[in-house]
Amino acid sequence: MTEDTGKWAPRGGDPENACPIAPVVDIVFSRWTTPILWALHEYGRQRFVALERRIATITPKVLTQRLRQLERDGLVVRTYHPEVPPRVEYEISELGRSLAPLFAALSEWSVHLDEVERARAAYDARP
Amino acid sequence: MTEDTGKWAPRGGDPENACPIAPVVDIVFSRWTTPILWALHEYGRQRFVALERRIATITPKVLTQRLRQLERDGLVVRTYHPEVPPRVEYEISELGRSLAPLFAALSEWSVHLDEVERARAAYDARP
DNA sequence: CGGGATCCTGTGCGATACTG
DNA sequence: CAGTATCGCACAGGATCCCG
Repeated sequence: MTEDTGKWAPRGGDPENACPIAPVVDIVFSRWTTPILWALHEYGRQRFVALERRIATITPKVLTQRLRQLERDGLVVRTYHPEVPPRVEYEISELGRSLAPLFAALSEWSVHLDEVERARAAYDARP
Repeated sequence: MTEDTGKWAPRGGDPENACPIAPVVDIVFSRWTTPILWALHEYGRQRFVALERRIATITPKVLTQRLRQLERDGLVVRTYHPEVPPRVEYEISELGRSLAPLFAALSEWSVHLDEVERARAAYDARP
């Protein structure tokens, strides 16, 4: 919204109905990107295998795919060291760091997770 | 981070590596939920068909699925009016409204969308 | 070590048809 | 009107093998 309540968001003068935050969601919250960015933020620059071990349930192929996407979007920086054995390091870019307040808002909302749990229990326990 | 910069988030005393905001992402940013919540927030309580027309590209089946999920998670309230023809209305719950600051943070980040665009262009234009 | 190439499977979603 | 039921496919992602 532009000026009324000050809450939620500026409604872009969008064509018809499309929610204006959808593009951001597509970029930042596509599958696996959250744990990857989190790991890079939490533990700093690190190698491919390190990331792979931290996330643990991700396969190398998918990790590569997502890292490529994040690199293309400018959220992650890839550094290739032409050595033997080869070494590749990933780190969060400046743009990626700008997501910090957003992730903070996310983690603040997790205080509501138990409310979600109770809502689910209530929903499941009915005719 | 636990206390150094104060940015981003409190690391829940998680088992090992799992990023603490992943559960929130799963609940709030699963497919279609963003436009649905947006439409409900922006235009208030409304009927199924109204939602269907606003989102336009969603099919009734998927809209039903996602609304059920949002209802189960307590983010949306469904009201059934036993009339002929039947009438069903959906609205954002109190819990759903608590997402407002989060969505605000999202929309604020969209100022960086052009940086993403440029990063992509730069990435695509290389050997 | 850091992937690319290939094959295979689960399932999200669209399309269509039917009901209270 | 507000869904449910059924079929079918495309595609994300797992498993495996291989290479610089």
